[in-house]
Amino acid sequence: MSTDAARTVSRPPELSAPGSAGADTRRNILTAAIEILHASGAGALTVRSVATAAGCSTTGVYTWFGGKNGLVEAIFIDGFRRFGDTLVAARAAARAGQELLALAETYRQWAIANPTHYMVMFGRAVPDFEPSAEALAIARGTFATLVDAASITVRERELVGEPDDVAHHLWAGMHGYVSLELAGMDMAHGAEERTARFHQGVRRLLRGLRA
Amino acid sequence: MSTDAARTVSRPPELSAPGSAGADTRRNILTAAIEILHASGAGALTVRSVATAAGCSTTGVYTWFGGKNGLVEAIFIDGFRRFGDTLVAARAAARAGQELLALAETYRQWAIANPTHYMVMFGRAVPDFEPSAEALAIARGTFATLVDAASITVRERELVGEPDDVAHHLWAGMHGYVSLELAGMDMAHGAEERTARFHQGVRRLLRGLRA
DNA sequence: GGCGGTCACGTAACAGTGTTACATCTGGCG
DNA sequence: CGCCAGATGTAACACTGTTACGTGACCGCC
Repeated sequence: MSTDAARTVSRPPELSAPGSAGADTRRNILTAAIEILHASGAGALTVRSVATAAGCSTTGVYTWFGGKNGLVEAIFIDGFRRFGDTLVAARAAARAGQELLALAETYRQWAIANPTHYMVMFGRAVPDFEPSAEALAIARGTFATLVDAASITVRERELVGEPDDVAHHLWAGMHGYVSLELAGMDMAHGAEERTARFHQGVRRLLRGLRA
Repeated sequence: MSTDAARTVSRPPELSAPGSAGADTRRNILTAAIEILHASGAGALTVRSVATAAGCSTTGVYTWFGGKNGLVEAIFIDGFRRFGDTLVAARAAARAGQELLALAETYRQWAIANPTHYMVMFGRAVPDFEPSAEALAIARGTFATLVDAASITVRERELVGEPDDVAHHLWAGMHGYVSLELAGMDMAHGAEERTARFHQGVRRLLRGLRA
């Protein structure tokens, strides 16, 4: 009952009219939340700390995001937007035939540069948050770049299989290395060793996907 | 200061003398915590709920585990123990030459059967918990089974590479598929399709690791 | 120009969280 | 018996997410 009331009352303005002062506080809150997440981790991401950093009261988080879960979902979506943009740029800048390797390299670099954000996006780092179907759709859409790059290699008969499957295999592989590394489960001795093993793994993974 | 005091005062009995009544409450608390984790997720894992389910007061969690982090670390370690035992049993029961495939199948089945536990072990599902070096060592030791199985295939010249590297590639691959699936990022349409894609992925991963 | 309502915003309170100070009780030892 | 170490419970602390309520600014309308 209370949740329904909140959901109807809050009515998040989504993308409110540009130029309105309200949208500024919304963006202030979101950027403050992301900064706190990057600087101090998911455990420090409290409604009060975000509100204080954004220069407003805790109520602001509720008027603009409906609560902490809504804020985390905005962080989730924003993360996938940035992540996807970074991947698109990396693919565009890659030399011909090296797109998948460049995507893998950029994938890992982004995750390592934004570990807490990555864990919110992929790892349920905020206990009671579960992304909505819409947010999950945006997350999946981020990997259109990967599917597209994979489908080209399939068309050129370099890799074999359904493009969706090939992209998923690549995605799972990259995520596996990165996720283990972020969790501290990598038994490599140094950063360069981890990098080398990641590169070797991607190359051997691609070898297994060849025709 | 307070944390140091707590650490010295608590002095967790680790494995206290068998037969003592105290060890019973320790095991009661741990099993109750794991039950709550399985039934209601990491968000419901509160000191009070665990204490109530274990039939003691919140102080019990502090005398036996030093606090919530200590309890989560015990859950972490216990999970890797059970996970490792399951993998060992699966390897022993596998037909000759099929050990790695059997390990992969069991890996995914265990993770899907214990999703919340798996996320505590691999995904920082409890915000301010970070496994200690000792706990991480136990976690890594769990994969001795994988390293051993990999080293045999290397010795038989079926796969090629350092056994540690080969095992890590396999581990990262399996974890990648399972973790994406648990996060709801798998775009497959049904359970059987996810299973098929996992099997295909493991087979192609092994293909990339061949000589 | 005045008026009414919507909506962003702040204050203060609520229940629930991890944690700890303190009192109590039990069990084994001198 | 006395005594003390240690497990346990009660009650409180600061902090969390959340919400009820009051306030004020804005905008459309008469």
